[in-house]
Amino acid sequence: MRLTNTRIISLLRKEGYRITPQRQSVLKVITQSGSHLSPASIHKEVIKEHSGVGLTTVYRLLDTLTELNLLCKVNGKRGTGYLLRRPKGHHHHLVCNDCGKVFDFSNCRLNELENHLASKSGFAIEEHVLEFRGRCRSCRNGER
Amino acid sequence: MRLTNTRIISLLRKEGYRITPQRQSVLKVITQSGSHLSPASIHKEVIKEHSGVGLTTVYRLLDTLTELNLLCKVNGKRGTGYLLRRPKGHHHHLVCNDCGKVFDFSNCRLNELENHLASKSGFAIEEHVLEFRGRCRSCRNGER
DNA sequence: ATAATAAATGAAAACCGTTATCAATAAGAC
DNA sequence: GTCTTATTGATAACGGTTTTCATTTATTAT
Repeated sequence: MRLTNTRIISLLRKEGYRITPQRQSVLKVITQSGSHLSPASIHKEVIKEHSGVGLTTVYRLLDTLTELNLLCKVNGKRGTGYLLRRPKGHHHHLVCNDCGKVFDFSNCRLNELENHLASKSGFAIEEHVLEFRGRCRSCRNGER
Repeated sequence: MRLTNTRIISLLRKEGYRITPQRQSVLKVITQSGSHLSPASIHKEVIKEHSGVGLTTVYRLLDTLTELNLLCKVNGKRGTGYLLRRPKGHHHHLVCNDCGKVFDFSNCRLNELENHLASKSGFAIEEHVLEFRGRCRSCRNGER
């Protein structure tokens, strides 16, 4: 199910969070923008319409949404953490090195490798991180 | 070939770097400790014997060694970047969540998945990051 | 509608790891 | 030893994030 602004708000409400104008502004920016949203860039957008909103407030909502599994923190090597809608459960990212666009995928098929490594090293493997990086089609076509 | 203190020093010298007492201290700590070395923890060790050495100097040598492919920066989610001896070329890490010990491996066999993702998404994939995390044998045996 | 309450806010300061500045020092070549 | 130039360490700056805390305000009960 698509994560609309409205839907997130009702989820927040259900969890007992209060719906403030600030939170609505931030949510609007998050759901309307494509991707590669840093806290700072979200804040920059937000204050265009509601100049009073503090960066702290943005951070706080981002944390909350991440805890509720509505967002996912992606640490791009270049620059800072990007944020995105998140599919539940095990998944990985394909990140554009130019624009920061992120695709998710889940069928990583690393079980065999994981077993091999575990038996060879004696580790009990608890998780893995897999991330592909490259340039998305539109960036390669110079569409920016 | 094993990266001993002496070997690193001769490599540095060959590259035109000067061998200072500070650098020797830092190198000694790096080569003698097991792994999971943050700049701060290296510095902490170094000043036990040579209290004058500055944290800046540690950072500088770490940068240099990383450039020379003698060290590798590992970004553990928990805490800060760890540093380690590094095999040349494409490789990945298996990191212990308890003690920070790191194993390297290179046969990740992700070509097929990479091709699939590339054709499906339109990305030109330039690199990937793969990291397994778990608990090494000795940590599971409570050897700490 | 009002009052009570507890959550949320924003300004400011603190924080953490890292980097830049720059005068003083010292390694290496001669 | 002298000279040159890399290296050093103290300090300040930095950027992103978090803490603090008094004030405001969304929500609930009345």
